Amino acid sequence: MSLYQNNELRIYNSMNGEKEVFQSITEGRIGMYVCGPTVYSNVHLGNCRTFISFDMIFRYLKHLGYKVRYVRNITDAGHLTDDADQGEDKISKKARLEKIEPMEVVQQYTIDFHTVMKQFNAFPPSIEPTATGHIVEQIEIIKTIIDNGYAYEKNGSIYFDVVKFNKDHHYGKLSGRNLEDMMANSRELAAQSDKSNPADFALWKKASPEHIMRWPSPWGDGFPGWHLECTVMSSKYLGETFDIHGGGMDLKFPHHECEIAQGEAAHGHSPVNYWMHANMLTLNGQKMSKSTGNSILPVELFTGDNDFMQKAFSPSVVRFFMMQAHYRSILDFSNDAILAAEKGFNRLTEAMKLMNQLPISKTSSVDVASWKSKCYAAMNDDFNTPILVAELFDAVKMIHTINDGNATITKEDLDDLSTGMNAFFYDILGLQNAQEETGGSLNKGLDGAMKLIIDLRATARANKDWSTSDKIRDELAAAGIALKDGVDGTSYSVE
RNA sequence: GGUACCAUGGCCGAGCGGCUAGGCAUGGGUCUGCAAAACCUAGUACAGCGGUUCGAAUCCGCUUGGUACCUCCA
Repeated sequence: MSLYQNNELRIYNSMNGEKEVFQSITEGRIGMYVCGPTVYSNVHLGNCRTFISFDMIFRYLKHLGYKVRYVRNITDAGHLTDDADQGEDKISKKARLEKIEPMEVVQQYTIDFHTVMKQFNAFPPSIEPTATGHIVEQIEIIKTIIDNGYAYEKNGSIYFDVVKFNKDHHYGKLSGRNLEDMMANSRELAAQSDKSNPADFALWKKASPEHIMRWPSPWGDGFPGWHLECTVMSSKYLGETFDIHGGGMDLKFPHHECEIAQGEAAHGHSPVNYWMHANMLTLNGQKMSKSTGNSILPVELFTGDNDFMQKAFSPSVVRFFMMQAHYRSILDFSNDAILAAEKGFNRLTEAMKLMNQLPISKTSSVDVASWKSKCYAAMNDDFNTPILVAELFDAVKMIHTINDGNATITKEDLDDLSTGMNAFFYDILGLQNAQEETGGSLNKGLDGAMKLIIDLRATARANKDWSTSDKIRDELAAAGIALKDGVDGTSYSVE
């Protein structure tokens, strides 16, 4: 019996704004698609929040025993700098500016993205398809949409006919808009546009002679529109209707709206059962954005080399910081907030170490079973990680109370607690402790050396040679190593 | 201008009709050669103004402030 059979998972569906009991299309299996990055620059921390949120969701679904096929694309073509006809493909533009091949741009930033995701301990998706790898499929679906009467050709480009589509379907249902309002309130029209209506969007763009990224098509050389790749790749790998589609909140309109339109225009039915949107990470109260300079790169955070934070933070601390907020809430990133998260995180990892050496009793005065069920209840309620974290701190308190002899626990319960803590901390929240992050082996030599130093200092202290013992402590502190004199001896921690 | 969303104690951040969220910081205490760390413990907040209700941070209305989308954005 799998866990999902006795856990009622509820997911907030952006389509109707309600938490719904999750039911997969195929028993025990889930298809999940998440819009990936456009690889024309380094991913910043805001981009990462979305992928970390969905990594947590992926992890919990797997934990519940589902077989999840998680598809996350790499956009390596077709993402225009703007929606006007003179709009340039972002990757082409970068390649032109740096005088390199577009695929060099793609390769460089794809590698960067993977590196960062690995640092954040995010699982790779099951399939990571690229737009350029699916040009043939995109051309095919355009033909289908044209055949179904929802697209038209103009000067070698193909546009989706939103007005026509809206007569038979509702364009705007995900983002709560309707076409009439949008047309009435749209900003100045691009007068020179080939579109018959400003709300229409490109499925295929004709390539100008100097455009490097181009593919042959029935309509001449060109490149695909941005929205199309997700429709094509999700339906190819997950089917015409699949369980979960995720992405950043900012993709809700127009990107996801267009995906729905394309799916319905091509296949005649809705492509997705549950739409999930991760909210934005802000910096100084403003959305992170590369173009405005209001963004921070993960590497700048890990090294401390940035203008916003007073010190460096490890990937797990950053991840933990994100997990302390709900994925649907806007989260503001600040020095004070991450500093507070780091302290809490350390307290959590220390307690987990302590958990492994707790005294065993014949009876338990703590209720591990109910603790565990509260953890599951939190996650089952639309992946409420902040509540889960609060429960984890409840367990921290439990561990200390037992350690202090004010509560007791049986071997069975302790095993249960330990299994639970490890599952939620490592497997589901995807956190790691400091040793794991640095690879563990690095600390071995240091451990030996520190043991020697601590022994020498213990001898000095036993001889009441305070000047020596304080000199050791102070100079180590200056070197970034803090000594902690506990009841059971001295331990150390590296900043 | 249009459409959403949000305003919670010093800070971050859950809750969304009745019960202490949690973390950080702060005060008090235990421990300690001193210090740090660790642990224990204290604090009762929901933008403003009306309304609904036996009861509202939680529902409704208005006001004020903020953010996002409507161009590219995770």
